Amino acid sequence: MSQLDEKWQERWQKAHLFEPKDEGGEKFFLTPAFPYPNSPQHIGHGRTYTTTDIYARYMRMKGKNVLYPMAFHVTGTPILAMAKRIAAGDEEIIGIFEKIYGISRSKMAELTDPNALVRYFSEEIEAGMKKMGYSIDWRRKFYSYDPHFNAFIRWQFEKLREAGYIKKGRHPVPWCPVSNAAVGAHDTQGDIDPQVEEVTAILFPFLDGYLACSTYRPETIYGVTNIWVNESAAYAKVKSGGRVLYVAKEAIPSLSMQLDLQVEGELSGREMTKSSAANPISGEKIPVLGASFVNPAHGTGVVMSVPAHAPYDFLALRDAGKLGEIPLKQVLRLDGFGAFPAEEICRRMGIASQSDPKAEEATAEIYKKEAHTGVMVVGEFAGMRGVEAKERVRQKLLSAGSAIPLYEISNGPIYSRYGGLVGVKVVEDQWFIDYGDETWKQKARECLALMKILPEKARKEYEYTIGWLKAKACTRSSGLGTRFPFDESKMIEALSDSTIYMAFYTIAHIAMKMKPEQLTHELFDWVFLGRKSAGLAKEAEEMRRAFEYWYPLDSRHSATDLVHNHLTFFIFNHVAIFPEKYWPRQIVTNGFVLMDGKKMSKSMGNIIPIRQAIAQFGADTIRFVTVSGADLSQDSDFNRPAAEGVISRMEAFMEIMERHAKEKDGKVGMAERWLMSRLHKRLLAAPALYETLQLRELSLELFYNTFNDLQWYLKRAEKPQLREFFELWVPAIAPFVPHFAEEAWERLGKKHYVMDAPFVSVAPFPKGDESRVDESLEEAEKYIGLLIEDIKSILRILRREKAGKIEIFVASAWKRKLREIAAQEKKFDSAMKLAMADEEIRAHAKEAARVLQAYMKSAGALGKTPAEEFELEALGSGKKVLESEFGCPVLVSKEEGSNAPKAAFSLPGKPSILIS
RNA sequence: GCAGGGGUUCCAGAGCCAGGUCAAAUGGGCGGGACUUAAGAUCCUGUGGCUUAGCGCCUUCGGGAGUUCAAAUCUCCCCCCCUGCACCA
Repeated sequence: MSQLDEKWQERWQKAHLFEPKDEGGEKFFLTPAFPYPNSPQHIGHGRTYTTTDIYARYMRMKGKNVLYPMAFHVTGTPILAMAKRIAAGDEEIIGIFEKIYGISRSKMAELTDPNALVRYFSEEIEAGMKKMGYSIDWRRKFYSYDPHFNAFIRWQFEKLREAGYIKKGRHPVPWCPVSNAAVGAHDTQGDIDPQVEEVTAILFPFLDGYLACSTYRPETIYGVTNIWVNESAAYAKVKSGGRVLYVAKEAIPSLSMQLDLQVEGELSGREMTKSSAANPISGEKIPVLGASFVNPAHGTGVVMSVPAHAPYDFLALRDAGKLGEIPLKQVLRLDGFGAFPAEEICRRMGIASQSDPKAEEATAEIYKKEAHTGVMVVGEFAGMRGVEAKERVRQKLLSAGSAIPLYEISNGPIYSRYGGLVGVKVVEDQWFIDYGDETWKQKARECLALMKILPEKARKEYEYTIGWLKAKACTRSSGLGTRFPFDESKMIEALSDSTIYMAFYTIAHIAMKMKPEQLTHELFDWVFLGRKSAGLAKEAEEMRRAFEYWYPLDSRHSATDLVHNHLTFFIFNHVAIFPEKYWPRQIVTNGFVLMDGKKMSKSMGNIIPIRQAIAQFGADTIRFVTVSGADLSQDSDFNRPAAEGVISRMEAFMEIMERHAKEKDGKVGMAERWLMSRLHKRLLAAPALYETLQLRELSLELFYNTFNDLQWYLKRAEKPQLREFFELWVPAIAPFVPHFAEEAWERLGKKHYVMDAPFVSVAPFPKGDESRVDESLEEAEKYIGLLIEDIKSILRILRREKAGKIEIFVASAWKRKLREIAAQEKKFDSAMKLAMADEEIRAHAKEAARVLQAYMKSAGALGKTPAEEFELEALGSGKKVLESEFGCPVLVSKEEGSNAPKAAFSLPGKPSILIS
């Protein structure tokens, strides 16, 4: 297998088969999402690239000048984080590299340098792609941190700024206080993605300042009966923005990421309870009480108490023995509950105290119900649903200065790889790309409407995403990539520098040979926008021509997970920068690859590195299995039996070809005509399937079902001759299994029936010929097939191996008439009436009633009635097959005139059988 | 919660848009048989139940209700699963 793969890969390379000229004929430009080289690739990565490759190869065979380029995305922090982890001797990652990918420890020692790491893994990935036989033009390779590419991205941002889409503001980000940097999932212990959530800190007048109570449910301010503090914790008096606040001491580190705080004094939780506070809405005086459930490190460490609706508050109140003393106050009405849902649920669940773990469950249930089905019964928002009131109350408190917005990590506590507890920092000087801009959105929608989306059902996802996209933070304080042109201390983050790089491919092979400083904004203005200015580099004209030739992008490919970000940004940025004639034409998204039905994951260790898989099964097998296992949008499954099934069929195809396709075909008989009819039908259907990437359907048609046809044909043909068949079939399947196809193409030698080409990879795609499709022949063959089934099942029931003689009776004319009536009338009564009007049928009234009854069951499904001549003809030609199949004489006669009782069982299309 | 995608016979997975030929393709697994010294591969065959010289009956396509001569397919309600809701590549 691998020898064969290499043989053809070398020859393709030597012939520069996949390096198109920047001119000539109809072009087709397609790109998959470029890989991120911080690990080797596994079998799952291969699906998108294989899908793209099959498309590229098909288009090439359709005579298009195809460009399929590749580059590497290294932007952002994951590569840096990976190098650091290796340097730090992180056993988890080292173990994965060693066990799954077979990278030696000495090799890993070199990968502590990010550049070395990029080089190593990108070479690894490139080698893998070559071994998969991808028809990539590697001359255009670049890395997203190359200075040439940087120049291009800086130009892009200049254009975005000119269009008014770049903005500056403040932004909350997950932050590690130890490394003093923003953190993403790859920076946290356990790779947890920190979720930032907005909360509200309501300020309750207290002593000389305010108690800051952070809450998710500001709307319950109307039901506050008291304030909770943790009596065993330390509290602090702090000054912030000219105001005095009281918060837990432990909360200060995380709060100071967001607020400017000066500590002015300290007091114990117990001291706090000696004073009372006031409700900022009503001015009502409320006590400050102690509760053990209050976590001083969480939020502000001060909690407002709404015992009617919050189970913890109710339980703490009960634990404090204050139930009777402090009356509960209802805020929301909830179906199925009385005035105080928290109380009810605590009693119903039998929760003992605030330290009972069931309290958490009760809280989750009540919160969820109240938020969505609860209706406010107090205050100015009475009658409003919980969720809506929440937002309104929050805004009201914020604008009145009675609350401050805070952020927290909702899925915490999360620790960074450097040991810090991840908090939320509000970053000033954050730059954004404003995807919330309405006129921009409108243009994006226009582009989407013009594009083909495969599978089409994904279109709604794009529409939805365009709808909800808001300003996106586009800079980071660290990472690889391109410096932000309007603040050189910042880096452009990874989803923002990968939106129009497809345009760079069109000139990359020229640009990468130039000096980076030659790649000026003026040059790009000319190349991409046609705005000419003086003194451009001498390559400018060639670049302009290349871009104008290849753009727009004909097809963009990725897995489905990029729809909500990258692919939508891709649309936005194209419409922002390029004129309409260069807007992308199509986006194709595919599902993932499962391993034995399960998601691949590092922790399960069920990842097959792509190069290992190729070594084991061969490139064609991996290609075939990953794309043919499921519809485009569904996850496909990779498993050994499927892979082996493909291998054995390929071998069988090759063997049959070697045996029966040596010479030009001789006299063509029924069997050959039948086989070619089947093949041409499939060839006729193939183009539409290839164009819409229905690879599963194609693989079924051109591979599995065709294989079954061949089996039948071999059984049927007296002297098999398959020369024409293989000359047509090999190129048809070539996009899927190019190495196999090249080998077969070569072994076929000089072609007799199709146009020859040095490589099947660039041979014309075989045309289906309608005149070769013979439906009646196929019908006849099917008829014989069914008959064989029937005879076999009768033999089985008789427990007989062999028949002495088989007699077949073809149904009489009156039954055919009856069947026609049944098919037309569809209702028993009227059909019967009509039938009885026919003399011939009436002569068999009793039997006619029985037969009609049977037909009525599937009245509309009857289709056209086979003619008697058809059946006799089919039987005439099929008789030989039947005789050889069963090794006995076969007699064919008509039901009419026969006195065999069995004969009466015959139906049109379903002759009766008598075995003796 | 919002948005999208799903729930099919032992498993995977078609079919559903355009209702009937659907007990439901195809592959896998499993049972039986052929071949073989044997295993593997390959081939034949079975794989909801009951029947039976096939052409037959009953029950089934997440649950329920409806439309229709006819529903896996159309309509309505409900249940369950997956993905996304960003600043992360």
